[in-house]
Amino acid sequence: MPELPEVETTLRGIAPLLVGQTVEAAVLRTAKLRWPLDPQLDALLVGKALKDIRRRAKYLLFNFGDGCLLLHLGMSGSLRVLTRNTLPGKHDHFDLVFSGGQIMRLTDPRKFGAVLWIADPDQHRLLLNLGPEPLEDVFSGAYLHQRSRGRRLAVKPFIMSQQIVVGVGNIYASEALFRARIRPDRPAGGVGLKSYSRLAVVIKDVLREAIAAGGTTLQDFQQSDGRPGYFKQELQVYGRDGQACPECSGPIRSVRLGQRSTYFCTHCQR
DNA sequence: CTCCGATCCTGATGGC
DNA sequence: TGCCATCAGGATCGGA
Repeated sequence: MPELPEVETTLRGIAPLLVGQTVEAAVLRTAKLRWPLDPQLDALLVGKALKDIRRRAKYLLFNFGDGCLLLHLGMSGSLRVLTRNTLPGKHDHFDLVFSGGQIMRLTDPRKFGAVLWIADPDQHRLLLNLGPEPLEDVFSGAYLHQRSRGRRLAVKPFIMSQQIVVGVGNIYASEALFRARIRPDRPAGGVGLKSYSRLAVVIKDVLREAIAAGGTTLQDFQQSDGRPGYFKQELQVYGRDGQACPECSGPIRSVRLGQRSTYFCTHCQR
């Protein structure tokens, strides 16, 4: 689920409520998500003040000064800030209880999320070898063109690779390729500079627009206040197999690419 | 290196 | 109504 816009939306929702607060307790209700949760998290975090929260790729990093709590929402995760005495549900795996009375609660039905204490974010294996942030200037058509030379991998899984560029998941990859009029199954190494220049621009556009809408909710995602993300209404091809292309009215097709469902217009995208 | 498929887990959906 | 197969926003890992 959560791609860059959903993680960014979550960050913007929780940061103003939590930064500066002190942790009173960490509550673990699940032994393992993507990886086992450290049973010592509570002892590790209690009494520490949250200095800031930042996002890198689809990770949230809660900075406590002497280390970071790294959180990933996986496919179905979401974070909410609640008041105390809100009873946890079946899929509520982790709480951070803060001195101001707030509870930050991780919900994740599919348990693909991650909660990890990392002493040094700059050295951590999950954060090394990540590509650039798509909304920063170093991410450009020239960059995509250069990184793709000689690669036969299809362009959609290419832009979904976190080593190439972070934050672009299955929904926004289909949407961006539609806007850039590039067929998702073209070998990445065969796409030219002009096409990549269009692609870089529309990746930025679609991510910015989705952030402004609070992300996309298909099923599980919710903003930190419980509202859904509203970008689903703006999706032009994702999930629209058989429907009319908004540009040419031809049918939108669905194919599987790298084991992920992929949507595109055979007429508009070449 | 590069690429593909299997894998972790639970729930929703659709066919029979 | 039940049962079974398939699919779902991610990303790591192993092997070809």
